[in-house]
Amino acid sequence: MDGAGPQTSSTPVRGRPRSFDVDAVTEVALHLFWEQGLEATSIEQITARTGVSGSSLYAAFGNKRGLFLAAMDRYRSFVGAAIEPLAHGSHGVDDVVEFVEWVRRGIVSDDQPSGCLVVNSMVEVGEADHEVVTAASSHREQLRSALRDALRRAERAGEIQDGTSSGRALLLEAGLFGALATGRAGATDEAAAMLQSLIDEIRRWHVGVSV
Amino acid sequence: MDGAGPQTSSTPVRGRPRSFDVDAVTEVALHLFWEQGLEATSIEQITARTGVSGSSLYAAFGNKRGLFLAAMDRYRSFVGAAIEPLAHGSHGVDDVVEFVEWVRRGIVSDDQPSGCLVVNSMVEVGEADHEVVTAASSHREQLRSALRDALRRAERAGEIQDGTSSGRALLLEAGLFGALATGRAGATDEAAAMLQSLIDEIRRWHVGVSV
DNA sequence: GCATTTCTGGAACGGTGATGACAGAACCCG
DNA sequence: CGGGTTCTGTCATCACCGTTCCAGAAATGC
Repeated sequence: MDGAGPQTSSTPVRGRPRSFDVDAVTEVALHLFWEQGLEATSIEQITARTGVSGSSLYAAFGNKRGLFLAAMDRYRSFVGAAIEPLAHGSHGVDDVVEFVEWVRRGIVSDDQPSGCLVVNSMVEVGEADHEVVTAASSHREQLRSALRDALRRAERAGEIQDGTSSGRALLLEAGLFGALATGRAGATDEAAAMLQSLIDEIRRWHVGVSV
Repeated sequence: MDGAGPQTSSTPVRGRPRSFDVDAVTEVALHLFWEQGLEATSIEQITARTGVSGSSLYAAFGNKRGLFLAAMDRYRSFVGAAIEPLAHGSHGVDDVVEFVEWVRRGIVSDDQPSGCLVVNSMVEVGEADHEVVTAASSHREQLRSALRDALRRAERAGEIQDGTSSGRALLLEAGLFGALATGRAGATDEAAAMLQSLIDEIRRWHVGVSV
C-alpha cells in the first residue's frame, strides 16, 4: 500500500483532473536519468524541464524511485521494439547484425544519450534496489533470449555451427554491454569499433568460411 | 597549485609527521568506492573504517575527488599486475584464457567486490570528470594493447588467423566489460557464464579446429 | 450552486554530506 | 628547551535534495 504508481490512462471521474501528460513527463525523466544517472538527476531538474511541480510528481509517481522505475519501463519498451525482430524475425545472422548496428547507431547518434539505461542502472544501483535488479535481470533475459532465437534460426539455416547459439548469445550480450559502457564514458569511437569487431566476428562464424 | 596530492613516501622532515598510513587508507577507500561507487561512498564512511578524521584526509588528498583518483590509481596497478603476463607473456591464446579466468575468479570470489572500478566509474561518472575519463581511457588502452599483444603472439604461433588480433582484442575488451557490468548487478552466475562463453569462443578461434 | 474530491504550486522540513576553521598536539631543528 | 611547522580531531558552515504540508484551484455529480 505504498505508491500506487501512475494511473496511466484510467478515468479518474472525480475531482480535479491531472493537468499534465504522465507519459510526456516520464519521457523527460527517462532522458535525464539516461543521460545523468539516477542519483545525479534531481527532482528539481525534472520540474524545471517539465514545468510540473514536485508535489504533482509525487502525487503521480509516489517518489523518485517510482518515477525512475516508470522511466525504466519506458526505456525497456523502446529497446523492446528493436529486439522484437531478433526474437521473431525471418533471418538468422542478418537479424543479429542488424541489431548490433542499431545499437551502434544509437551510440553514435547525438539524439540520444550514449549508453544504455539498463546497463547504467546495473552499475550505478548495483544490488541495492531489488526492483531495479529485477527489471535489469528481466531485460537481460529478454535480450539474451532474442539473440538465442535469432542464432537458432542461423543454426537451422546452416549459417553457424550447431550447438553454439546459447553460448554465442551470451557472448553477444556481454559484448554489447561492454560497448555501451564504453560509449557512456564518451568514447563513442571506441564503442563503435567494439561493435564493428563484434560484427566482424559474427561474419567469421559463417560455416564454410575459413577460420 | 591545487591539491598537491598524497606524498606517497617522501620525507616530510619538518613538523608533526602523519600518524596514519596513506596507502592503507587508500586501500580502504578503494574497497568502499569499488563496492558502493563514488557518490554512494561518503567521507564519513571512510573515516569510520580507517579511524582517520576528515580533515586529515583532506590534508592528505585534497578532497574526495583526490582520494578517489588515488584509489583508482591503486586499483589500476592491482589490475596491471594481472595484465602484465598478457603483454609480455610467452604464450598466446593460453595467456588470454588465463586472464579471462582471472577476471572470472574475481567476480565469483567473495573477497573482492564484484565488478571493475574502472568500468563502474566509466558508467557512473560518464564524461563529467575529465581526469576520471582520462584514467579510464588509459586503462582501456592498456588492457586492449595487452590483449592485442597476446593475440599477436597467437597469430605468430599459428593458433589464430592472421590479421584478426586487433579486432579480437576489442571484442574481448567489450566482452569483459559487459561481464563485469553484469557481475556488478549481482548476477555473478550470469557474468561467469558470459566469461565462459568468451573462453569457448576463443577456443573456437584455433586454426584447424572446425568452425 | 454546492459539497466533495483530487489536483497544483510554493514554501517549509529534515537529513546528509562535502568542505573549511580552529585550537591543540607532536615532531624537527637549533 | 623553545620556535617553527605540520599534523589531528571536533565542530561549524553551507549547499543540496527528497519529501511533505498547506491553501487554493478545478473538476465532478447532485
